[in-house]
Amino acid sequence: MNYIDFALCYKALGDETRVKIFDMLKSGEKCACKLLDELNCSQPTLSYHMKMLSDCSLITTRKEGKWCYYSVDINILKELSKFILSTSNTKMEKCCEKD
Amino acid sequence: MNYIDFALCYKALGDETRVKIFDMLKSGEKCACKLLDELNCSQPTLSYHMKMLSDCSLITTRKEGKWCYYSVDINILKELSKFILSTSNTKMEKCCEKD
DNA sequence: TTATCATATAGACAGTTATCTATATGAAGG
DNA sequence: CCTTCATATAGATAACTGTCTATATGATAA
Repeated sequence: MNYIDFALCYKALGDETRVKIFDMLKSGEKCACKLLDELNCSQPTLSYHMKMLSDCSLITTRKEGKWCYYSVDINILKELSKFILSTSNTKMEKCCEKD
Repeated sequence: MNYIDFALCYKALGDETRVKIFDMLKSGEKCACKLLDELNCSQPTLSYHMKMLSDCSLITTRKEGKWCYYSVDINILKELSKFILSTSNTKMEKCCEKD
């Protein structure tokens, strides 16, 4: 994953509705209609948010008949968490220092 | 931290330039002018991004004379990481299940 | 085949974001 | 006090986002 990938994932989590959806999915796979029950938004709006979360691979979709089941991808979560906590290798020369 | 706080932090990280800045700061405190050297943006644009990262408490600012030094707040990072990896307590009734 | 149900897509639109240039602020040095 | 330097703010603007209603798609049931 590069900076663009990370930014896409964080952007996907950077919305109150989606972070709520994400939190719900962490406890296990959920049907779209169940998510809709818990959120104050229309069905197309939920669909839009699920697309954002899917496009960056944060969640996976399983279709069964006319239902959609969503779940979080644990591997991506580990990468995100690792990125947040890891120490960067970025080396920089000092500048505008007084000492 | 509630959903809104988390969403603000992730939104702050949801931009390629800012995720890059964040990565640079992980290796230690940096001066604004050094960050500017490494990025392809104007000084006011950097200032804008630093404000976004500060407003959600992801980074802290230390002023010394006319220079600004930025660094990441490790406590917030731990919270973000914990949120990503933790299992939600959200309990939901099953719905539209076939079995 | 037709109706129904779950989900996705299209189109519209107000609000937000990322960027720039120009300018202000505030510290340090002469 | 005036100049210079680092950073912040203001204002403009094009692009993007989140939301809605209306409609399409695609699966299941009658």
